[in-house]
Amino acid sequence: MKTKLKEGSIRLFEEKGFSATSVQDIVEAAGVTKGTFYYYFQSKEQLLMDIHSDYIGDLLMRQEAIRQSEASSREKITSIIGLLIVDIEQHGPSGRVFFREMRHLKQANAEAVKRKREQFRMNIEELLRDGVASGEFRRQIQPDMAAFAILGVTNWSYQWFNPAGSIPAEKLAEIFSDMLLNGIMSEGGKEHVGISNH
Amino acid sequence: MKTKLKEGSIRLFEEKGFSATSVQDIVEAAGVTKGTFYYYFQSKEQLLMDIHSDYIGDLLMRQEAIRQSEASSREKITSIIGLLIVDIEQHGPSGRVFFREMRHLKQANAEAVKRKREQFRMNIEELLRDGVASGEFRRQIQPDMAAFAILGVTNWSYQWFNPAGSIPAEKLAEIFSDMLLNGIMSEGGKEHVGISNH
DNA sequence: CCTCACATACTAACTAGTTGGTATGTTCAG
DNA sequence: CTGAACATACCAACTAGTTAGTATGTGAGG
Repeated sequence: MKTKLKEGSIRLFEEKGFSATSVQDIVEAAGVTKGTFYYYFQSKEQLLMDIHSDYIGDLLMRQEAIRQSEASSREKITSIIGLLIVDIEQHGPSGRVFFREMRHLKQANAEAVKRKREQFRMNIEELLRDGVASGEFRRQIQPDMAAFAILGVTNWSYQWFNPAGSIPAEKLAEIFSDMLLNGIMSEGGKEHVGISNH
Repeated sequence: MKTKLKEGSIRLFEEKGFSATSVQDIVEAAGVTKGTFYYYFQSKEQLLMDIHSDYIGDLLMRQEAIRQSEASSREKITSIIGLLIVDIEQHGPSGRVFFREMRHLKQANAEAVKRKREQFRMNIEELLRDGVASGEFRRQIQPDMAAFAILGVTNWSYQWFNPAGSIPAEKLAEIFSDMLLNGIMSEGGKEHVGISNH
């Protein structure tokens, strides 16, 4: 029943938002009453924290496996992009709740989640730094900003990508990896562009 | 007073979310009473629609100016990235409300906003198609997915970028333009990567 | 110059319903 | 007969929205 309450609430939070979803809505969707809800969860906020913890904990674990694998920086970055995009298929609703409803966590919980979120980002940053140091990536790349760019492309996909549509998640991951790694410009145009220093 | 109510509510919606912000909160922040609120706005939802219309309307207008300018596809794409990033400085809160609270608009309003949002995206897609056709951009680029990538990088910036921090908005726009146009990989590594067809 | 009709920009008090949370049961398996 | 897993009934606080009324301005006819 705990799982049913949690999974049902994810769908409701995604559709209506955390505040607009009442505990009554959640227990009705699960076919129980409020007594049951407060037997399993201390508060509505505690349930939201559970959802956040599950989501970011799982991603960090899977990112760690990629980090510790034997692969080039490029391959690791590509794997992380794949991890995030393919994850939409299974955890799209959780992700959307994660991105949108964090401000409804109380401060202590919000900080714990924020730290894990930042750890995920810093791990990408580190991979990028390694790749720049080894010459695999361009010298001009700023690892911190590049990490934000990668997370932007992938996280934004949660807002629009439909894994049941015409493009499979694996294909989208390839498209985005290619675009981020190789850029949009054709070879002829490249030398004209770059970061200016004025 | 109408402006004060609107601008105050944007800040509250950003901090607490639309549903968690009561009309009472809004009028207290503006120093008036609820009667005044309902004198200027038909409903709480109508106020949210106003915020959405203002935001997307302004962006579409400024995008149109870029589209109609005489410039290369690359320059136009760079300008649009700049438009969105520099906009964070002035309309960060509006943008965050726009991205997060659209599901609280009633259907008719949501559809109107969605159409304008899609128009903005399709305009980028068109610029990308032009660039691919003219050879300015790589043949392999898929304009629709590339548009989502660009919007991902820029829109995500609303979540983390602080224009008052050490990196000015104009600089960030340059960094992101460079990264999206030229990619992350160094020249030596490029030929190994690409979209496979298996 | 005055005043009457009307408009603008509000306020205080209210309604009808919903909220998260709690205190107190009841049921049934081990 | 115990305790885990639920249900019932309730509350104080809060919700969006409404109502009737009012202070201040404004413009035109006499």
